[in-house]
Amino acid sequence: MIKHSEAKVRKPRYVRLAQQLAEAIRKGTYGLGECLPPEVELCRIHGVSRHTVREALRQLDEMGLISRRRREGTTIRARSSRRRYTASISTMADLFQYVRKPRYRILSERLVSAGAKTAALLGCKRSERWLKFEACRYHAGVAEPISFTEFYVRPAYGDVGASLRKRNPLIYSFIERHVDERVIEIRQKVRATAVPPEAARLLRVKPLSPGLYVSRRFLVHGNRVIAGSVSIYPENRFEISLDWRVEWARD
Amino acid sequence: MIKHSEAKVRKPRYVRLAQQLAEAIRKGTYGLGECLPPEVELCRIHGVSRHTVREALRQLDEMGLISRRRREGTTIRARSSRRRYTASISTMADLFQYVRKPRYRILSERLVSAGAKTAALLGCKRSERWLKFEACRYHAGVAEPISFTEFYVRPAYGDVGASLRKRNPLIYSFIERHVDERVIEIRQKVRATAVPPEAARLLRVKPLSPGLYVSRRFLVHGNRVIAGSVSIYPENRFEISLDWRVEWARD
DNA sequence: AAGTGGTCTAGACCACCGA
DNA sequence: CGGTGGTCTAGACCACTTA
Repeated sequence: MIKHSEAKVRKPRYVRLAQQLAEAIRKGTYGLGECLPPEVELCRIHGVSRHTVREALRQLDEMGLISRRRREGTTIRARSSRRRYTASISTMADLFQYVRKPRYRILSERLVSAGAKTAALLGCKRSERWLKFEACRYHAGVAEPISFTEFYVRPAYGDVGASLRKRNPLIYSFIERHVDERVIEIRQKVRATAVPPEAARLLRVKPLSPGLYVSRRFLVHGNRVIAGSVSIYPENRFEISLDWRVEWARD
Repeated sequence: MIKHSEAKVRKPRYVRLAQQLAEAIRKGTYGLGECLPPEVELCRIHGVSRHTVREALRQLDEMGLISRRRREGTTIRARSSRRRYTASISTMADLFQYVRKPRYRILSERLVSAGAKTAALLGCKRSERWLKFEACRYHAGVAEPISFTEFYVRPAYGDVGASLRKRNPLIYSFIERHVDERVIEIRQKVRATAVPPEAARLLRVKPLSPGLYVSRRFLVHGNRVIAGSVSIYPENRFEISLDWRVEWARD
């Protein structure tokens, strides 16, 4: 069996120290709730400078294994940790990732009653009434739309109509405005699709050519859906980019 | 040095320095993609030791404002760090969202030198050497593959070969194994694509039919790419699902 | 060869707080 | 007061990568 090839890579002293300490904690050498030796003592024990010890402790801290307080010492908080990855976005605009002043063109606005597909999208019952918008999004100065979107919102939130009709508005501007108080979750699905003929005409691509299908549900407290959308993005006009960063979670 | 002992509520020097730098970045004094001055230069400018500078930079790094690389310098990656929505996954398997015992079939394994496309995918220079795998993924009992994947890994991590060849392995099992110490970030891009003829044959779909194109980079500490992949998912075989939850600001 | 961030040492004083 | 972690200085060498 092939051996690991990391023998040649010598890890920094503080990393090795952190691993040693984590292992000791895992094995119970230092028990939950107890304290690690003081930093200066760890220096003496392991024969390193305090900076190195603190760097190692910082790693354990980030992993959630220990917590440190002046005077009180370094307390064991958990015996092991595992990683999870987190992706963050800072604004709704990031979620939709529109660069360079996108423009909207609202194509239609009407009250509809949900059919099977819409009900599935919104997680509602059939024949429920929703306000439906159809829109295309553009980059300024580019004739071809970036996307075609069907947007549904509960009639109770129908003030969206007013905000949508104003000066090339962001379709989600009303959600942006309500987001701090209302929308607590967005559920998004992405899959490949063949662009339907009607959308293809608007998007100026060949019918059934490749496209991105993105559906979103906007939920408020209590898992109530207040809005939902389906967007179609043709090939080469849009890309979803996501950075996952590691985050430590205690067991 | 009996310097700054006047005010009692005074924040640590490195915190103030971090705030100064964050403000400068926000205002555009240092633009996106540009570099901050070298650490020693920052020491001179602000009249502090390198340790203090590094502590400040570490804060900016944690906020996601900068990234640092030997020789290359400290580059600005974002202008502000407000995060509102977060999507979490707990394991790599969640990222790849494979339900019900997926199976792998490795089609090829060879050492390649990066061409333009591969270099772009991996963020490396052309003609760098990488270990390349081609594979298809299946649901048990289903003849049609879920996806076709090209997977690249640095030869130094080549023990992946052994783990891949074993009993229908998860292609990323080696990353799972190394994850605790190594992979701290995954950058993912998703877009629509027409399935290329070769992939189409393997996937048993018509050439140029709609597909999902997903590229991923796996980064370790220091923003080094240790692996990357491109996967093609035909229509109706796969869906990426993401839940964004609001995260209350902790300013 | 030069210059970057990464690591590490040795030592200092400070802020906090229970004994 | 003593002893903890928190902050900071001054300086050193290393690893890496582009020119």
